Amino acid sequence: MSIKEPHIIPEPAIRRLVQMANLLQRELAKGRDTISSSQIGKELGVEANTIRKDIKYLGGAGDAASGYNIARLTEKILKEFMLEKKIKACIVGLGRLGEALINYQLFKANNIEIVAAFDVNINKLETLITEVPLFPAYEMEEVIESKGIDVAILTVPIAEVDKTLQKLTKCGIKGILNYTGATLPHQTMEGIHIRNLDINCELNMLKVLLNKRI
Amino acid sequence: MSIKEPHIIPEPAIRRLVQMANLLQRELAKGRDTISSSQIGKELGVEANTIRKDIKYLGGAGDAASGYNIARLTEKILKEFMLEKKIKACIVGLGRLGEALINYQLFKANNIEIVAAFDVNINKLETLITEVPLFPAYEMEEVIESKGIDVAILTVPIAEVDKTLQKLTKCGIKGILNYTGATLPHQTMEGIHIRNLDINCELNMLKVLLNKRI
DNA sequence: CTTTGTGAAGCTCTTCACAGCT
DNA sequence: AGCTGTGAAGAGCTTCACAAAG
Repeated sequence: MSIKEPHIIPEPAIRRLVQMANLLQRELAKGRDTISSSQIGKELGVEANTIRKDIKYLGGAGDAASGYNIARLTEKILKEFMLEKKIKACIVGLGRLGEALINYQLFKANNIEIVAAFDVNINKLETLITEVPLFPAYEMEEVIESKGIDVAILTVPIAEVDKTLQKLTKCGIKGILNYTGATLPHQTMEGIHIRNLDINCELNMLKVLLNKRI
Repeated sequence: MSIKEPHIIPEPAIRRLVQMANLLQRELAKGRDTISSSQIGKELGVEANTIRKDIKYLGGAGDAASGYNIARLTEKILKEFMLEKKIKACIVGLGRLGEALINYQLFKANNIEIVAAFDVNINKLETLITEVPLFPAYEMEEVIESKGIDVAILTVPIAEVDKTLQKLTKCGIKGILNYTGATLPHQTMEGIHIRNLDINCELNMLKVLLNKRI
């Protein structure tokens, strides 16, 4: 309603909207064309109220009769967050996880292109079968700069995290998806955004829930 | 101070404490023996205040002179959340991610034992090299029940999620670590706890942060 | 009657500010 | 000085309750 909406969307809302976009695209693929906030809520495990508020942050897109038009709502979310913009990513560390991620199919569908991967072990670089260009770790800064890579997916052993992080902060990377067990701050002093994705932490959270029988 | 503390620890605090336990164990391995709330906070990317409140939920364990004794604090966290208790897990779906996770080293360190893995593709079961016993998907319910498996790590294709979930709810599983792109509610009607770990969602969150230049 | 949209209330977690200890 | 511990204040997000529309 104001002259210029300030676009301050709470982070939990952003997360749900991103998840929503994925859900909607799947529903769209099934041939469906409208959906209600309560149905979205059920799928995402949150209340319909919350879903409506989330969508309201985008200005609202619903119809009091039939709910939300899936195509239109999807479009609105993708545009708001520029999710269709392609970003270049690299994988740093080709252990089991790195190997698995290097050919992970769903990246493409989310407009993420893996344009390089790095490891200290030269053997790994020679034996790994992939279409992604592989480089020794010491070329990391140079390659990231020359290719204009936006995001690094960190899959090095936990002992290498600090050292790798220092290298990454010096070559213009803008974001890090931290897959190592180390918990890092959400933002470095250099303004690099970090997201932590810790399998063991999640498994331990599960453990706590099971043990406490909440 | 009360006669019986109710052990209501906020979930964000639990998560940080679990992360803290991991951090402390690494610091302990380096030979260090005390640490302050501000140092923990710096590592975990939160304020010292928050760390102290988190630890206070366990009754407090600090010394006004030297901070926290690492061994003692670690012990306290592990005991509070019963993190040393072993749990049995299985991997459902042996795509790239499942393959990578099946031999993932850090599970052992967190007292998680992978005792089975399942896939619909019989070829996969024959060609995959691992010490984990492999089973065809149709034996899933039977094996989970007979082995007393607590947790399932879901790595099936997104299209198979609903069907797999239905099977899992019928064999006494207590928790699910959802690695598929689908966002599931945190708890099923049957009381199964679910944690979502969505790579693409996190990458998209990164994207949003980069695009908005927050 | 079901749907969205929305101010207000409520709740949960974080931050502040400072007392108390070494 | 630097540390922990902690009530009080504050911020942020969710839920409520209901108006408005088809």
